[in-house]
Amino acid sequence: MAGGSSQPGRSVTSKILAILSAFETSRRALNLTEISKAADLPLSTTHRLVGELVDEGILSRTGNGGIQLGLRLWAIAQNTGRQLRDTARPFVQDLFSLTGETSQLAIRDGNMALYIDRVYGTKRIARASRVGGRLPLHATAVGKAILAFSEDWVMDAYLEQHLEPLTPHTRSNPVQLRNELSRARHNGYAITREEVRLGTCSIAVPVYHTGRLGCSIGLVIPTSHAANMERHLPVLYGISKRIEAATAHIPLETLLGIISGPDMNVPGREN
Amino acid sequence: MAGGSSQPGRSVTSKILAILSAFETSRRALNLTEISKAADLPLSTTHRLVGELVDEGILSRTGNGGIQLGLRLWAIAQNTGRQLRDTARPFVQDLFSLTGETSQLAIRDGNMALYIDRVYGTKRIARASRVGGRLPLHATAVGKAILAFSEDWVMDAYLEQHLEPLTPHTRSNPVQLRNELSRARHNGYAITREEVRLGTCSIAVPVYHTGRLGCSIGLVIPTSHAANMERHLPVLYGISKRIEAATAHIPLETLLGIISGPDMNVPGREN
DNA sequence: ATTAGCCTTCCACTGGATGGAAGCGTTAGC
DNA sequence: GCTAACGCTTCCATCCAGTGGAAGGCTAAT
Repeated sequence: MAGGSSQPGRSVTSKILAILSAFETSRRALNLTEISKAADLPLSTTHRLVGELVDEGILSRTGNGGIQLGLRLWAIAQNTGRQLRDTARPFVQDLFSLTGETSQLAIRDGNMALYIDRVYGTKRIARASRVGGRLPLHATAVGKAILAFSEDWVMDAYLEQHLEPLTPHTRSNPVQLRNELSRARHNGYAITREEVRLGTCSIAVPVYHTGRLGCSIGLVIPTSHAANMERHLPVLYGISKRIEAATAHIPLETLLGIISGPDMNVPGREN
Repeated sequence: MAGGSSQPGRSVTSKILAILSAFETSRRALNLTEISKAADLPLSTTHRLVGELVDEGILSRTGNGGIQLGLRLWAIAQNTGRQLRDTARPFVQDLFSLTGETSQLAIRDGNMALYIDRVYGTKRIARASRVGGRLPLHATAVGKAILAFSEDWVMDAYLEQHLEPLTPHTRSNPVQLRNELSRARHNGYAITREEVRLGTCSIAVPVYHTGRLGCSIGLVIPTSHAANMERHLPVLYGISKRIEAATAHIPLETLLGIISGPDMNVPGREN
């Protein structure tokens, strides 16, 4: 039929999000047809919605017919979790200055580690993570630190899921991972060795907030000089304490922008 | 009438943007009624749309009934202008390390300077700008640098507008400003002295991209030791050249995420 | 007990959203 | 130079998703 019916159960909101999600993965500009496919929407609908979004500044057109995310969206989104980023950034910079290694700050978003900030030098290194990017909690040092120092139910819930391996070294055995996390909790830090990508290792420590885990900070180090990563622990602990002190006065929710990851936010479980 | 009519001429898209825009200014969480007022929408409509946006992860609820921007939106938006930020950041950090002063990178977004990145130390300073924030081009050093080193029509168009003063020192006289910009172009850098807020001065230089202005970098310095800001020029020029070299291979559009600010993008004018 | 503020639910109505189809401009193939 | 392929834009009859006033519920303050 011409017009009318649409896909029942799809609100305009969800269609708009579907369009935005098309840009969640791809870094380059997309054309209308690609967006249409990615969002699973008819071309004409995509055309109209994209047109509106461009007018609003949410999307923008490049010269050669490409479409990409607009600056307005970026500017609005900068308000998210601003308190944590603005407060913690100088300390993450300090961490980088003192160690010379790529420094990261991550929080838990559902069952992924979400990278909030990242400080690195000019030398080109292979990057697996990026600000705004996510990696599985069990594969990264910051993720392991989050798991190891969260309340027990977080780790328990996480270990019931399939542990996708990213490299041959990724821990995919729940029992093995649980042991490692217990050791991490006992030692006070977590490490990974080529578990995200070959050639890089990482070490991370938790950052507390009002007695509970708030986020974690860590270093990414090329395997070539990752023999004694623990040498960086004093600095990591020092920076962690500094961030803890600097953020102590901010309510946790304001800090993170969320209460807890949706996937693992089992209401009533924390009692 | 019950239901139906709605406000003619308002698409769902525009309503969603109106809701998001409510967060463009305020830094704290808002409640439903506040959003409803800010977006100029009926409470029930706001309720439904906000509910959908929360389900999608675009917004998120805080514990006490507040609503704020969600992490998913932030994560998606991080892809905007990523190339420029990712590439330039180490250099902006360098700028901070070498000068010890708050370092900024800005581009032109319409007739505002949009702050793309910002590196600063732990000491609390009064902040007028923030990443994702905008300030008038004529009041800031990065803005003046952008005006002074853009094509002529940009400056001409800008000077026809009202020049809103932010402090008693802000240049609000077009003739005076034009002279100052000419001098800046001749000298190769721009400065402001307490023109954004009392107590801070700034100095900035342009960063070129394929022969045209791409963005600008600058320092914000407390008036107390801003006597000889020009001492930082060698570093500023050095970093500018480095950024220019590092971004040379990236197409300008990919870099900025936009062709040019909508307000001043007069088609055909550049011929 | 009353008021005020805020959130949530309900539902009859209708206009904005819809998407297939056709048109158009550009590029690619032969 | 003709045809085909591709991608973007416009059109419009159809109709259901979106709408918002009203009513109800909950909590906190008076």
